[in-house]
Amino acid sequence: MTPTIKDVAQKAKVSIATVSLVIHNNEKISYETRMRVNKAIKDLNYHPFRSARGLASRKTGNLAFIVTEDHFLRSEPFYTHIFLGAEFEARQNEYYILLTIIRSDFKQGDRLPRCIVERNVDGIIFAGKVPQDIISCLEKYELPMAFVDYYPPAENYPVVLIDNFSGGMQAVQHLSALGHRHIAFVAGDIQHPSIRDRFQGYKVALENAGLSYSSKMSIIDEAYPARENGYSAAKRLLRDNKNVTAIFSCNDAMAIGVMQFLKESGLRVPEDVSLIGFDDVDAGLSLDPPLSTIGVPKLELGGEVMRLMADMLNNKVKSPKKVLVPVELIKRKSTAEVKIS
Amino acid sequence: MTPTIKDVAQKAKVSIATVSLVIHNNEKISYETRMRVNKAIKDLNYHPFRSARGLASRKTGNLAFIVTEDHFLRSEPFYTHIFLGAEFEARQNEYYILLTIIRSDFKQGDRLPRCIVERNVDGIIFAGKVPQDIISCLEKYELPMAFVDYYPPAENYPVVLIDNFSGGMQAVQHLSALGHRHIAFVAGDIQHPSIRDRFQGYKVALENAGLSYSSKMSIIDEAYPARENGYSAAKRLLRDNKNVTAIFSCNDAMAIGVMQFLKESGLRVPEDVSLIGFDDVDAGLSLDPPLSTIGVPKLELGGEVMRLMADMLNNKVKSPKKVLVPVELIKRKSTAEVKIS
DNA sequence: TGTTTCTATTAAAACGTTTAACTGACGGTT
DNA sequence: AACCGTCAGTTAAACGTTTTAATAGAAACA
Repeated sequence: MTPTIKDVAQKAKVSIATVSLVIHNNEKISYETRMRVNKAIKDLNYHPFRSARGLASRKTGNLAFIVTEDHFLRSEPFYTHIFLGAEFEARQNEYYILLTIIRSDFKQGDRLPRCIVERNVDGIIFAGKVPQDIISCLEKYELPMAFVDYYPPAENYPVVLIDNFSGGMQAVQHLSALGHRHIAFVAGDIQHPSIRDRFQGYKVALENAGLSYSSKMSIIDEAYPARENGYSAAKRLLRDNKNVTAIFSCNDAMAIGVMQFLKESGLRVPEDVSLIGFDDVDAGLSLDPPLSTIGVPKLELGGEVMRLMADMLNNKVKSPKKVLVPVELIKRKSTAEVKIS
Repeated sequence: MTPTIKDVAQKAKVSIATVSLVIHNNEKISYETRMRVNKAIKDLNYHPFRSARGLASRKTGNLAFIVTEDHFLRSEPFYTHIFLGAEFEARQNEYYILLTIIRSDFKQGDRLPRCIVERNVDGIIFAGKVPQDIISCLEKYELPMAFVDYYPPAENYPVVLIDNFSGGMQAVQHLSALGHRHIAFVAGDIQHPSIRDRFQGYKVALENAGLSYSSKMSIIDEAYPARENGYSAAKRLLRDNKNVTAIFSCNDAMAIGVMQFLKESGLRVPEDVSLIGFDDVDAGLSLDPPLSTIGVPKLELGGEVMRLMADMLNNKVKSPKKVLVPVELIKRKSTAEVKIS
């Protein structure tokens, strides 16, 4: 049988309470006993039994990472990276993360994630846009909560967000610096806060560059920002705007669809049309030409939210922090100087 | 406070043992009491406390999913998909999966994953090639083990493997059916069982097609099968073999590098050289031209290994099953009829 | 020397389940 | 009428920790 705290106590000739105190670095234990106990722990290769700990202390050492299935599957590489970033950081903090995928149409009364109702987590991380109903339902459990890449309206929790506004500006600045004066914007689900901010950045940068914003140059009513919708958005855009020389796509997934349509229409990238995305997903690199984009440090996002969570769990709370993670322009081959015509 | 089994017992006017028996569907409980208890459970919105269960029953409801960091990060989309497949199936079986990333140079004596030493899992799934040392170390914990996409030599555990041999054959059959007679093979780490099997399939299919195998046409000594090594492998291959008209790459990652080199050398795909990969990763789709490949049902692989694990945990063990998951040829645009020269 | 204060350690209760052994009631067999 | 089995449920111990309150012993003080 694997050894228990009792075995350690016996071997070190102390009570089990002392062993427990040593494990928790209680400073009241004398140096000698501490050493004796530590030696016994090592000799026996003792490790406390997680379940027993959980029962006694009500701490499980687990965290829930909640994301909707369409976010996770549709834009998978993106949220997967955030998950991994959190997972790596969690390891440093001695936590395990329970990946919990929910439906994006969650409604009050639906069954809640099992790990939460069974009180098998110490806190909850929400990644991406998540239905308000589940947030309300979970608030009752009084667990620490943190958000990444989404922030519910009118709540007060720690949050890690991408600097989408700045990213949108950088993309447009890059294009206008290349001499483009007819810069279009392509997006889906403009309700989404991230995309709205990118759009804002687009508009402000346009203005800064002395270019006028025209709603005809913005396709913002596609269902969601995925490849196929990029294709159809580009189709609509170019039907009505023959003079477009540059397109800023709200993310790489749509940009891939845009590029596909451009090629099929006989337009060369970047010679005829410059194209820039947002997110820097792997696939952009294998495109021909490789996609210029706004790089988002996804692992970093996950790590940062995990750190915020750890702070809460260690009661270093202060007031809930908001972190804005910077993004960077990545110039590849899909953007170039405008053609003089 | 959240209700406990005691509250339920009180409300239903039975002992806590009866409540527990009802929860576990013990057939000794009469219909009437069962109903009464179930009503109380529902009314109170009672859920058993996972940690307490774990302590009493020694079942945690968790599983470890072990993968090396380089597998997971390098060929990330691949093992991530397997992980997700397992995760989805785990949900059906009421398990949570603890993702556990280890170093690929794990040696006896290194610190073992925390979730295992703290006995916080009921079983272990190994994904991809994993150091023998960690297998040996973990055997001592007497947990059920299963493997996916790798099988340790001389062991006897349930396992789910890709039908790599058949995949290799299919790739080459496809190319030879298109009239190619100079078909090269490109790989890294030929020690790896999966790659070795693909290589075998290549050789056998060559023979079946009446083509002779030449070691000059196989680059099998790259360090690992990643994009950059595909690039260098293609460079070496084409330096020594001007007559190659088709290349079978051991996976898509390398194929991407191969394609990049071909283009840079002024060779057109598929007009001058046909190219086929293996795995069907997302990036292959966005290539220009889209990559023909051998499709591997990654989610399915994960789901299948999870099912094997569930069978073991429910003591439906029988003898350890081996499952071979079939693959399918996906024809896209990177392969075409050989040019008559 | 006796009293107080302080420190290192311990005893014991508590956490919420599971489960083996037990009980009491009832019906059927001798 | 005594016995036996079966059924439906209960009693109570056990699981391995944490944590609070208690305690013994040493040191400090008068």
